[in-house]
Amino acid sequence: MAETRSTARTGGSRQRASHSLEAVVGEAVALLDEDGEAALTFRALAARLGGGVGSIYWYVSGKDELVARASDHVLAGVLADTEGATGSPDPVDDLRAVAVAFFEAVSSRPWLGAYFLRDVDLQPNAVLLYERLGQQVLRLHLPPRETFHAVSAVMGYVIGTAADLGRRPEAAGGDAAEPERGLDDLVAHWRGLDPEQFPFIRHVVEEFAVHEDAEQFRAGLDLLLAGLRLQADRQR
Amino acid sequence: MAETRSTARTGGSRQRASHSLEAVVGEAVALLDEDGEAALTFRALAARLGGGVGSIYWYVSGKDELVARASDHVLAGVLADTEGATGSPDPVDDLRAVAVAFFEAVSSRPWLGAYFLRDVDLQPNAVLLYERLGQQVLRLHLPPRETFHAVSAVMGYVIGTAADLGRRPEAAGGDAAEPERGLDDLVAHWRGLDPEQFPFIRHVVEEFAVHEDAEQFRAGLDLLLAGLRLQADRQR
DNA sequence: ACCTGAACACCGTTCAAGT
DNA sequence: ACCTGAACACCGTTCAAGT
Repeated sequence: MAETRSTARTGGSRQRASHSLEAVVGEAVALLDEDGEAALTFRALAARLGGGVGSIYWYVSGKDELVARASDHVLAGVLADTEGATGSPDPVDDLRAVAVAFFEAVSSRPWLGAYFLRDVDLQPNAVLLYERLGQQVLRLHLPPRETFHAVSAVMGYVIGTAADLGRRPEAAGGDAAEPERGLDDLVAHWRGLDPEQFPFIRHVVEEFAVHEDAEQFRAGLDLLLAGLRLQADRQR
Repeated sequence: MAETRSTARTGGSRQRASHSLEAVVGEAVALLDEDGEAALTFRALAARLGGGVGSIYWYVSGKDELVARASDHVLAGVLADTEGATGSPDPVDDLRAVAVAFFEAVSSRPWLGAYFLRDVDLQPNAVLLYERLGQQVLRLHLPPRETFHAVSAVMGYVIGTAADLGRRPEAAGGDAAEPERGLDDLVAHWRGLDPEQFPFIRHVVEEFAVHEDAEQFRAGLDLLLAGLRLQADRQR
């Protein structure tokens, strides 16, 4: 990480902080990543930047724009990571690879889901990512409507699942002091349900108890992609 | 709607409001439905109930619990609506019906997605809905792991897509005064993109321009369910 | 047992004043 | 052109006091 703030000395008297849009957005993402959504406060951000609250408004019109730009900042990384992953012979494989990278970015940042593609002007990378997902589907040569629906479905599934899983309490191992009423409690509660009334839950509790989020995501994604492949094959 | 508040006169002097958990949660949902997420304020809610802010804390431990209970309150309606829709010969059709009803409830209430199944103790209806979705998949006789994955995938897709679409600006017709920079602007912007750099977006803009959320949702759901059906058929 | 409302510790946002 | 920080209008939450 490079220096994000520069304090200029004028004589020996006072100093003024000097920011930039990149510094503001970068520190916002850092705050979000380190301490979660609630920690992103104009006061906390100003303290981190070493300046006053008001300065932030010079670069950003308000909190909505700040978070929208923070989202886009993260997506730049997803774009970089999937740069080379789109030339395989099977378009569906490429689509899967981009979706997985996208999922990883969002599941560790549940706030991102709610802001993705909300304001195109502030989120050029979101548009590029949407386009990249779409270009893989384009190679299946479906009609425009089916192409649109397929890409929308993948996006909806990725964002929805990621935000959902990202918000759930971490699996075992948890933080020291407070066990957080986590997954274990839920499993215990579900094991005790009446098998007559809750046959499904009783059928899957043990799977739920040992499941891993990333695997669960991939399994669902594969169902969706299988459906898509089927549709593409029918098309021919 | 029945009377939700009762003011008891003691002599001719003063009056005290009298609430109940159902009244508190019911008015919270009404506030949410009428004016959106930002309108749910303890002060606004207290005013609606005709009492003081502090009283609400007698029924609910804080805002998180309030919204969790509000979510569950809405899900009671979804359960009622899908009561009879689960006896058809095709389990996948039943799964689809429940998913569609769920989608409709969430897409008009984007706040619901973030709270669904967050606290099982406060959300018995969420558990019942999860169970109901699961029971349909159970009839496909997949192994526990695949069953779990399939239900998780449907839930993730429903919640994600619904919350996402629910948050997007309404299609044309919009509110009087402010056009809201809506869908039309987005379409105009996308029509102007370079076809070399954005072949996918250019390929689907016109579909996007005329699309309906519910149809888009159903198309993606059908892809997912086609994948699931394929998996179930392979199983035999 | 339940309701009240002032008080507290926070927010995001504004703006006159500075450099 | 950019930064400052007190001030404003709001929040959720607490709690001593009431009935």
